[in-house]
Amino acid sequence: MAQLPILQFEEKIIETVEKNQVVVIIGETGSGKSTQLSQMLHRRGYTKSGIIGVTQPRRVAAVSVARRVAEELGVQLGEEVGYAIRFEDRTSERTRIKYLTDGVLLRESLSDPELGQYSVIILDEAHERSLNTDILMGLMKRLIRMRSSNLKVLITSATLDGDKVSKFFFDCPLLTVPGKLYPVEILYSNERPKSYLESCLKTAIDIHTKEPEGDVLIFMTGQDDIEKLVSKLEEKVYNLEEGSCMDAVVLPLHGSLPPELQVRVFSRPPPNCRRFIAATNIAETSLTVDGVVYVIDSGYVKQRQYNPSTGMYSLDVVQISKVQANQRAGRAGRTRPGKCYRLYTSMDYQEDLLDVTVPEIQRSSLAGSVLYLKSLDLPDIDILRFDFLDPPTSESLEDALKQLYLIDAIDENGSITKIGQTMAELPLEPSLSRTLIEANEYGCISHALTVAAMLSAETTLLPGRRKNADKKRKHRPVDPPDGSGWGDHIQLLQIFELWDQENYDVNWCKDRDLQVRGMLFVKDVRKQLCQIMQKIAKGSLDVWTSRNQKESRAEYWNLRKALCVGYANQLAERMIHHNGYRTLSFKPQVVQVHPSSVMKPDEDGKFADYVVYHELITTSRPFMRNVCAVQVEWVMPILNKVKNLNVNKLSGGSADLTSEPMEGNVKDSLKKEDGGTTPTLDGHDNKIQAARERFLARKGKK
DNA sequence: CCATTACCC
Repeated sequence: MAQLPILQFEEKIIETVEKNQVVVIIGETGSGKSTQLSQMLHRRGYTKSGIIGVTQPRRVAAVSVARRVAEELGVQLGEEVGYAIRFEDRTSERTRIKYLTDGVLLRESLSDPELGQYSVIILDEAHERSLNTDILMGLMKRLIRMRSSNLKVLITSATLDGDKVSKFFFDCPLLTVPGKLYPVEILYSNERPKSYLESCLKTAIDIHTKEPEGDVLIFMTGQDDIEKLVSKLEEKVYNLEEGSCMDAVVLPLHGSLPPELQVRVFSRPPPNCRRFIAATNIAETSLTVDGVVYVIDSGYVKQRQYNPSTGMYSLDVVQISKVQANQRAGRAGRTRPGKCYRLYTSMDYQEDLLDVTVPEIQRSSLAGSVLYLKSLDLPDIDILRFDFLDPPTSESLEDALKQLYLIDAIDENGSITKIGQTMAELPLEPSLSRTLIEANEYGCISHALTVAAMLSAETTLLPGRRKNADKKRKHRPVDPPDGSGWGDHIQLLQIFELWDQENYDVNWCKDRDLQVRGMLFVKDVRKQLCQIMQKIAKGSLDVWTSRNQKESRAEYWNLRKALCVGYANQLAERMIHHNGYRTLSFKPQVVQVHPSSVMKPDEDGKFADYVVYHELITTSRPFMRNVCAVQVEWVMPILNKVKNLNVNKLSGGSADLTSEPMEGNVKDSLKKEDGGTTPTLDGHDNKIQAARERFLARKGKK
């Protein structure tokens, strides 16, 4: 085996680690940092006083790297070298090197904030800036200041943000380890193409007709574009003059592709045949395709972002960062020198692209993270001042606090409640963990567990409505249940109950077009939730199915009531004359029920007056995804709570904050909400009044 | 009229 570049730096690395508590390592692709750093430190005795923990943002990476290291050390996986990912702990008493996902390490620090068993923690792939890694960086900074034993922290990062990370960790030393990549020639476009799809197509054909053999990896933004490109490229290649160039196959590669189609990219093509792989950013880090010599980089990626002022997610096509562009280019140089065609100009690269991807922490709802931090047994933790590498906006933190307050996770002073403490133990979004706790009081915990587990698997469950799906299939899939008119949550519940009755037969899923992967995941989540809830459960946790309609109606009633409490900040009221809804949050939004919803209109063609929604997302328009009808009388107490909310108090803002700039922000955001055309706080009074009147009017009609 | 991807002892 050729020597990994990092091994030449062993002395330097060890020496630096010995002298410093934190070290940033810039390890370029192929440097071997993920497998070698831990072994080096192990060789030098760092496993005598504790474990070396190496975090990874992805499960597969944690498993495969652990496997490799075990092999290199000649030990059984799970003995001296092990891994821990959700649902799977392959470590033992003897484990000295432990690979784990960043999320698992966060969970561990919930029960032991000092992470006492570790002598070294390596945060690998920190440049990816996953939400969990960012929180871990903040916690590590606290730990190295506070923990009495000498914990060593290593952070691996990318060239472009190494300085920033080093600065964050008290100007700690920064080591650069070169990678082992073949040179990749970068070719820029002369201008930015009007249609990047056409430009991809043209570049692909150019490569095919002019360049020597080697596979082509094309980075696109999503499934739709990929499918278009695949069919157009197939057609073009087919129309090329016979014998003018080698054969070609075109393969799509994206996350919603069933696994059996995904693995096609790992099998070698027949000789004298070029492969084109049209992929999303899944091929950037998660999957490595061998044989790639040419990369076509559209320069774009689809990204999910959260807007804390509206509570809305959106899915936007955005420019990639320089780090991402380099990562994409690197995919061409794994087996021999390659070429990367960037469909943008070098000026775009230099001046337009951000150095690093906007960290997830600045693009997500922070309710879960804030609850997590509040639940840690750390004194003097001030959420608004928590030391993040890139702090989220105060607006985003305040949004999280408001949400947590409305679901009783924190009290009016911003302190975590007993309910909040229990919620933090559950690996769920706060709205769902709150629902579980409430359902436990109403005696419908079993149903709530199922709903929470189903919603955790989200998108991977039901089939997207594909255009030609019906033509290709011999039999139409069996219709899934309809949620008894209450909406998507109840439908999800019914689907799982039916599957349970079929003894979790995977063919049952296939017949109904339910993704097997997703359903098995739901089963695992449910099991894990059961284990956690066991201590406090007031009823049976087993899946069971009601025997008759009357019985299920009563159960659904309680479940919906629990959902209403859990989703207190995700309520919407139907508008009078049509089926649009207005959200009942701080800034009301006009939204539609997502077309994929199973919610049924009544005889008058109207949807339920009040619904809770799992998520707001703007795609072509703002939609509520996964809705459940709720009763108006459950909504009223929540609106009262909204009315009396004081953000200033929640954020711990009191007299001592008045001189701080933070205070200005708090006041500003309140002012914005209070004033203008949508006077929210007063508006809620009106809303309550209006809702009452309508409720009474309807009741009278019946 | 609709989705990228990854993740939680």
